[in-house]
Formats: sequence, structure tokens, C-alpha cells
Amino acid sequence: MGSVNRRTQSSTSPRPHAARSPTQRSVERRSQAERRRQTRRALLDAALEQMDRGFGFDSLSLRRVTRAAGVVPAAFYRHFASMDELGLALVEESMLTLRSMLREAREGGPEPDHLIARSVGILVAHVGEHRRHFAFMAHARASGNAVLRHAIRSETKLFASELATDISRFPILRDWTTADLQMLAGLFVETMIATIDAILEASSWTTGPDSLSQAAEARIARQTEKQLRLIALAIPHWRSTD
Amino acid sequence: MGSVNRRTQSSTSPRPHAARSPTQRSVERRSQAERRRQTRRALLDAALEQMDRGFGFDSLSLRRVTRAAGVVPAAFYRHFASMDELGLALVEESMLTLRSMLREAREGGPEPDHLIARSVGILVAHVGEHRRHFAFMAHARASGNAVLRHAIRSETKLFASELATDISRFPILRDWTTADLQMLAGLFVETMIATIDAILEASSWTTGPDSLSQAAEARIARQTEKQLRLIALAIPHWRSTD
DNA sequence: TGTACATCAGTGAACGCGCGTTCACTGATGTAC
DNA sequence: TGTACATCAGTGAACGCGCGTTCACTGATGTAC
Repeated sequence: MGSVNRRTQSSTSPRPHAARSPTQRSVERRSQAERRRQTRRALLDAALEQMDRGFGFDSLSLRRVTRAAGVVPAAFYRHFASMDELGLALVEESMLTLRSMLREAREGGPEPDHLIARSVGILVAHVGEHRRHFAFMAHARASGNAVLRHAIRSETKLFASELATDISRFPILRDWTTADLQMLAGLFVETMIATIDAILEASSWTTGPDSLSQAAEARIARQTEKQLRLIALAIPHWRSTD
Repeated sequence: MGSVNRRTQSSTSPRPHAARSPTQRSVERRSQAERRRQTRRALLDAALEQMDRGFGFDSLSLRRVTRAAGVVPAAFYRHFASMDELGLALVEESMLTLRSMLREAREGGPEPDHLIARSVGILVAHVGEHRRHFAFMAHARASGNAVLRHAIRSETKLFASELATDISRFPILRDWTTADLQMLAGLFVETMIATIDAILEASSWTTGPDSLSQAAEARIARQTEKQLRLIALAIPHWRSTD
């Protein structure tokens, strides 16, 4: 990884003869602000990197993170007051990833036939592309750090509620009570979490994609699809009450 | 908690005039062996206690455990070579608790009508009675310690397989393929894990049973029952293939 | 039964190490005029 | 445009602390005869 602190030359040069103004001031400072931004990113990346390698957030030390980011320990405090604060920034970032997945799933529109296979495909692809965010969330969910744990839990509940709203639009669920929609969305989210866990676990044995972990991934995806298809079979037979 | 090392008088006195023999030898040593056993237990209990308070296994130090157990740090090594080894002892112990739950559930015999409510009741009761073991497993599942994590994961898979065998005895599942039985058992186990997580999370806000956490527990149990009933509705409609 | 010796669970002191946090500092970037 | 000053991201040294591990030890328990 190494040091992130090399001067980056801005290609959009800052019109040297323009009048000075508050806006101008912030533009002229961009190089310094950019350096700051890069160090902050390097710290976040270093933490994600360590956690993707299987270390728990609890055993990440401030010194290890700064070492991996290529800065001195004291520099950490220019960006975060504590490791907890860095962790919360990662929660926020990871939830954006999760929501982008939900958005992608929504965009397909309602094609019930392939809906399940498509959703599972999106899930598996997202975990592959944003493995570090998912590994972070999977760990922090059960971590020893109460601040992180509660943050992730409440975000998960929110996510399940959003999903409940989404699925309420399907005609077959029109007459379900809110509680029953939450129950069903909860079941989907729980199945999703279990799938994520299983994929991460399978890919943790090796580094990078190989045929072995790809086969394991396909097997996990097939089982998840079956479970969702089974649940879907029940939906027409459910008598919703509260 | 305090020191565990007080001499315990054995009430079953060791027949003083009997001939010496290998058996006799071990009986006469019982007081020393008992002291050893008690310290070991105190170490395990201290670790469970800390983890039930929300600390992760990763942030448990050998010194904290021995302090809580009332012995000097060096005494730890008379019982375990490392914290990892203590963790594995806890995995083993916790799995016994889990299996005792499965045994209790089996003993009811097949009464499909109340089966779901009964099973959820047993689960909730067991989590209440052995909260520390469940809290340990819930945490270690996603802990940063690879040894513990893999131990729990493989035990969980074994547990799901046992459950698959159990449910294969239900007439309605007679013609299901092995893969489909594993899939269904997996779904049950995942729902169970989510329920355990939710109960532990709800009870972590307060200490001891109070009306608030009891209400939360009842709500969680009701949602789990609904989810299992939903899944059960699908079973007759599933066309099992492999 | 009484005595001399063996075992071994737990002790207490010591070690070197990585940790989080503090502080005055440096020097490149940015601003004022 | 050129110069003098301000800002502030990152530095390097220092601190006290809890950690895991080692070691010779103590003294109660257990064994041999």
C-alpha cells in the first residue's frame, strides 16, 4: 500500500487571474483538501483490508491501521477522534453499498418468473464486487464493540422495513397486514444475511477467485434460490392476520 | 466472584482401611483434582461472563479472565495452553447445550399441530436458561478468531445435518431428496440463529428479566412462529428434485 | 498408625512489547496585499 | 507579479499501561512403607 501523500497536480488549473472570493478560496485550497481526503480514504481502506483478511474490528489497533495507511499514528486524529468513529464511517459507507444493491434489484421491474434468480444473482454479484463492505458488516453485526453492533442492527432493521415497502407493491401481497409484510421481509433479510455469511466463509479459504470457491459460490446461490422459491410457494396460501 | 481455591471437604469419606489400588489412588487424590476442576470451571465461567456482557472474545485478555476467576495469570497455563484452547473448550460445551435442546424437542414426538409453537418455546426457554452459551456462540460465529469461527461453523453444519435427519422422518417429507432436506433444515437453522440473535440483542439492553425485555422476547417468538408456519405452508406444494 | 518424601496447583516477580494519546514541530499549500 | 504571513496535514519522540509469557518458589495434598 505505502504512503498516500504525494502531491497530486490538478489538471483543471484554477484560473489565476479571477477575482478572489469565498468560492475561489475553497477552489485554491483543493490540493491540500485533496491530500486530506486521500489520507482519510487510505485509513478507511486499511481498516477494511484488515477486516477482509479475517481480523475482527476489536483486534484492529489504531497503530496497525495507520501503519497500513502509510501515515504516523498521530495523523489518525486529524480524521477521526477514535476507532469507534472510523467504524461508524464504515457503517455508513457499507449501508450505501447495500442500498445500491436494493436499487439495482428494484430496477428490474416486476417479472415474477425470474425475480428470485435475478435477485440472488444481484446479491452474489454485489458481494463479489464489494466484498470488503460485506465482510465488515457481517463481522460488525456480532462484534464486541457495542457502538458498531447497535449501529449495524438498527440499519438492518431499517433495511428490512424498506424491503417490506418494496414487496407490498406486489398484487399478491396487497391484502397482507403490515406486521405480516415485516415478517416476510425479515425472513428474506435473514436468508440474505445467511447467504452473505456463507459466501464470505467460502471465499475466505482462498485469496482471489478460483474454480473451487466459484463452485462453492454457485452451490450456495442454488440453495438460496431453492429456499426463496419454497417461501414463495407458501405466499398464496397464507391467511394474513395481525 | 473471588477466589475459588478453598479446600472442599469430601462428604463421601474414602474408606481409610481399604487396600491401595490404582482405583483407590485416584479416589484419594480427589480433593486435589477437585480444586483443579474448580479453577478450570472458574476460568471458563469468567470468560463466558465477560462475553455475555457484550465483550468480544477477541478483546478478552488472559489477564482479565484470570483476574475474574480469582487466580494469578500464570495459573492459566495449568489448564489451557492459550486463549484459543479455552475458546475451543467453550465451543464444545456450548454444542452440548445446543444438542440437549434438540433432544428435548425430539422427545415431544410428532404432534404437527403444536409442533412449531412447542419448538419455538423450547428455543426461547433454552436461550433464557443458557444465555451465556448462546451469547458465546452468536459472537464466536463472526469473531475475528479464525480458529473459533471455523469450529463454530463446522459444528453448525453438523447440527443442520442432524436436523435434516430428524425431519426426514415426517411422512410428508418422505419423498424429498437429501439435498432438499438439507435446504429445508438450513432454512430452519438460519431462522433459529436469527431468533437467537434477536433475543440476545433485546436482552442486552437491560440486566436480568424485566417486563420490557420479556415483551420484546414474546414479540420475537411470535414473529419466528409466523415465519415457521409460513414455511410449513409451502412444504406440501414443493416438488422435490435434485 | 506415624514419618519421610513426592506431586503439583497456584504464587509473585520480572521481562520485553505494542498499544493509545500528547506535544511541539515542519514545511508545503494557500491568502493578503 | 512578488513578498510576507497564515494555515494545517502530517511528523517524530515520548509517556505510562496492560498485555502474554517465563521462572523459581511454596505449601497443601497424596503416597510409600
